[in-house]
Amino acid sequence: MQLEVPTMPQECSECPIRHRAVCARCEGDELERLEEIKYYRNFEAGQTITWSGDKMDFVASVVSGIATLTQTMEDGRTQMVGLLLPSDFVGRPGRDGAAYDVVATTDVVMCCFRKKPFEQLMEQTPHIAHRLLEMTLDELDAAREWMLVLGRKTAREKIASLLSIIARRDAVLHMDDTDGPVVFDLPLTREAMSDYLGLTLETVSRQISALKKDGVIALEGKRRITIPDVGRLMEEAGDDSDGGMLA
Amino acid sequence: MQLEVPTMPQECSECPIRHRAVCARCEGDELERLEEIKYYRNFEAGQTITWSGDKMDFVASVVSGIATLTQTMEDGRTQMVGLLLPSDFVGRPGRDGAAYDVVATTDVVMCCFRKKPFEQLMEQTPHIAHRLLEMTLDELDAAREWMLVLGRKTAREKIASLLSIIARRDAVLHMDDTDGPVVFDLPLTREAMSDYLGLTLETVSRQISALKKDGVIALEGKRRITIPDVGRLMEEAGDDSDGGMLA
DNA sequence: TAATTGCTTTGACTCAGATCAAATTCGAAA
DNA sequence: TTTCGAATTTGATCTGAGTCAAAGCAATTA
Repeated sequence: MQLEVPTMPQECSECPIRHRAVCARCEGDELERLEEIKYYRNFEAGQTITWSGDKMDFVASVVSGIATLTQTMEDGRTQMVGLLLPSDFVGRPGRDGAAYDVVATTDVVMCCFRKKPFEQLMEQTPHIAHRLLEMTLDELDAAREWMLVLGRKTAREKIASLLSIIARRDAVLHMDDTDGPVVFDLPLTREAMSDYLGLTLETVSRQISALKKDGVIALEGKRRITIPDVGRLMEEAGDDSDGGMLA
Repeated sequence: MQLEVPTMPQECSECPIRHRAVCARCEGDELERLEEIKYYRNFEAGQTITWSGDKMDFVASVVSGIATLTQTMEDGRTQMVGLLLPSDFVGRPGRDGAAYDVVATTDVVMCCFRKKPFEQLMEQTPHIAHRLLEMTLDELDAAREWMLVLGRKTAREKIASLLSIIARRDAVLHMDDTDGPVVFDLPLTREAMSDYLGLTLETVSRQISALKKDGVIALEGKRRITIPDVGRLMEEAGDDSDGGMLA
């Protein structure tokens, strides 16, 4: 493990997620009040951020890195129910317990707010509540799309769906809307993918090999993925090739 | 089809979902303004309320009856992604197109608001936005629980999960918290259940027969279900028997 | 350089749930 | 009361993904 002091933004105005996170709609005054109560926390890859059922006295935005939300059954079966990328929000105002395990997949920097002051601020500044509603509705849509993946898609379609979602979110983050081949690093292990897709890791591995053999994707090493033709990938995912994007 | 004029509430104060719907937090003034813009609509069992992709110029609360949210793939596979019971909210403020097919499963009465005035009202009255956020967060939790069901549970566990969810929601509605046997009418056909659970209707039928043979449930006719021991059912669902209920 | 460790791939076999097909049940309409 | 049709049940067979087991690979440590 390398010792390193991560460069964290100190000023909200410099913050890389400024325009996408809960604070996106806040202006001068509101932003200052948020700035007063915020603090940063670092988590190492593999570290658990909160345990399901534990008391959680803060809410937070992911500033950088990737974390996962996971549900676990008594006998140990697990299902990932959320993938948290930069700008995503963690925690539920108005509830004390965490409902899921939150685990850092890579090193993660979070912008945290103690829950009480944040809740108070929410009452007073409609912009935060409004943005949070919007983000929650987006997450609900994403969850419902995922329900279709889990309930009705084949293993191959599941893998293709996951890859196209990651590719899409990655493209948004990098403002990268060329039509050419897309290249990105898979932020998840095979096991994490299987957890996301309701598969075993062996099936994930087999299907990735199959997609590679069929030329739908190409690999450099285990993690770096090239998608020569995004349309083709989306066909494999069983989606409308238009991506169903609204507004 | 029987001709019948359903008795609809006219006054919000008389409304059966008054204390659970989006309007739950509204008081005198706000309620009056909502009352001004509301109108009721009836839908017959089987009728489609909105088609995915169509323009949707209203939002609404389910007053009575049951409706479903469904996603469909190009080749016809379908997955239900939401079950709308009385007090649930339909539609998304800030978006024009409907994202899913909404279908009335039974006869349904909806309390509708044209989208524009509703959005304006939302800007002005924090209580509506706040309640909507709360409801959306609840739905997100429900969706995530459903992801676990879809991704990791066996057919038998899926059926048991669905039955216990319906039983639970039914109990809340009837303020019925005795510990004795629970009896209710299944509001869904076998096909709708299979759609909800990511199964075929044959598998649904077989698993229901199996649960019946094992004494976990009892049937009168095809639809009326008796659950002699709710704890037992929840064990079969693979859930913590405490139901994991939080505040 | 070898050993350790964590991730990934591949192979052989099994099984839960899908598929295809044929009854059976039951309520509503004639 | 008979008939009709939709919903449901049941049976026989098939198959996609799971399970169990064994290598392979790349990075880190000894």
